[in-house]
Amino acid sequence: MSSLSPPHPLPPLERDGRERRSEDTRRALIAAGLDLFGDYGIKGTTSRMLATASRTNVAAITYHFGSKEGLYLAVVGSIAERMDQHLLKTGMPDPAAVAGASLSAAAAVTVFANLIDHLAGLMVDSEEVRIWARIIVREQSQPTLAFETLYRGRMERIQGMLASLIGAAIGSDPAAADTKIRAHALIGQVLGFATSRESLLRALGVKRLSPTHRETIRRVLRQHVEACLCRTRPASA
Amino acid sequence: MSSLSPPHPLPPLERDGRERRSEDTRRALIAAGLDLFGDYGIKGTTSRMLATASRTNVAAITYHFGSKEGLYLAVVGSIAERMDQHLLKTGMPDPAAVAGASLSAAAAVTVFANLIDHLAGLMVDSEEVRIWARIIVREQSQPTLAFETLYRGRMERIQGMLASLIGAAIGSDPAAADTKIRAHALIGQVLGFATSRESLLRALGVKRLSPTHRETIRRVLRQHVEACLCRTRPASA
DNA sequence: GTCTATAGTCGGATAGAC
DNA sequence: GTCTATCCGACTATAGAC
Repeated sequence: MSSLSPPHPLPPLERDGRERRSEDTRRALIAAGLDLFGDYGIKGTTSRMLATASRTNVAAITYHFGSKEGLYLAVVGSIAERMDQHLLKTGMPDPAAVAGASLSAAAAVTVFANLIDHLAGLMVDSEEVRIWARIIVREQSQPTLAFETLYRGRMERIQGMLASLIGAAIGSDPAAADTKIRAHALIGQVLGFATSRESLLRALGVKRLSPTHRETIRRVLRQHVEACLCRTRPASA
Repeated sequence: MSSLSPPHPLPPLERDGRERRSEDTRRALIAAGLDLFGDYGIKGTTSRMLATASRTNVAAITYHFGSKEGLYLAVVGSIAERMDQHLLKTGMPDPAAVAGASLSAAAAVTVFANLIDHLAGLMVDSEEVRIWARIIVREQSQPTLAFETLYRGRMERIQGMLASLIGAAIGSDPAAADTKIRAHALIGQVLGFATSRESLLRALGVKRLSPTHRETIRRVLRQHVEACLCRTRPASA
């Protein structure tokens, strides 16, 4: 017997099978948590609901995540991971890079508009993002430990990036409160389509947004962003 | 004994005392509900929490409102009443009136900006409105029966009013989806300061907004509204 | 109209068989 | 690792004294 082999290696197939099954259970619980925590909140979601939706059982929650709260944190963690993947796809560079590279105002506006358009696309097109939105909205008005996970390096980075671009676009200090507030207002326009969805649907008199509606939303947001960044001083018509 | 007198009139003082006390209990429960339902949701708020916060008792909820859900509906009803009072104070005329009176574009922008400023003031200055916001945000992402109360004649009226003003400002049809979406985007900017408050506070690195921050918010929103309404076509810097 | 005591239900977590 | 059966605590709603 080679000394390099572990003393009691499990048969690979059986071990893989077990690990695979365990991982499947974890995934199923997290997927159920994404749906249910968003709809009903932490307390409103019962272990039994999670067990049924995930086609597992109540004991699995404690076994894999320690508690229902542990599962919630894992759910938020999975959102954070997916956010990171989406952020990579935007090709969003480091805020510091933008601050360093002296971007022209026009270029900054273009980058900003593209970024907003990308976020708007996610917000109105992606069912996945809409599911997160409910959890994030809850964390905004009643932050738990999980807010830190969502904010640090993610929302923080978007906010910093937008502030840098606004700085370049209108010649303001990216670190100034004024600039940060501008970034917040502009991103608020986008988020409104996730957070106030029900109002929008009622105003439009529809049950769901059509592709045309979605295109209009993106076009309007782009126009608004460009208008706000190219015209920083109030002026009458 | 006059035949006009009821057979067994209660002594006025005692009757007033009872009615007063009953009304006080109802008020106290509704006030507790405003705070607690916003923070913890319907299910997350327990009868015991409501009884303790209102300095009444669990039985009073069932007695006065039929059930915890009944109290929730009463809480939303009280929000609706207060919204109406605030709407009156904005001096907001009927949307139809604006649609009828052919307002000049410049005048429409001014009225719109004042309206947004008024709403922004409520959103950032009024503790009361911030408490509503949490309940309304919940209703947006998970509407209950109560959403109807909030929407009909209230949010609906604001949305309609904004759409009419946008119509006058940029010469579009107030009933068109494009116009409604513009209204939604612009109001979203304002609402973002209520719904994404935690992000804003973190970005600014403060625990609460200073008076200067609030002034900045209102100034930025006014500038953005004016920019968006005076410049409907995208243009490079 | 108020409030204490309690009935009946359902919650999260666990023990122990498989 | 999974899952059934079960514990115990907390919940809502109610009954009945005041």
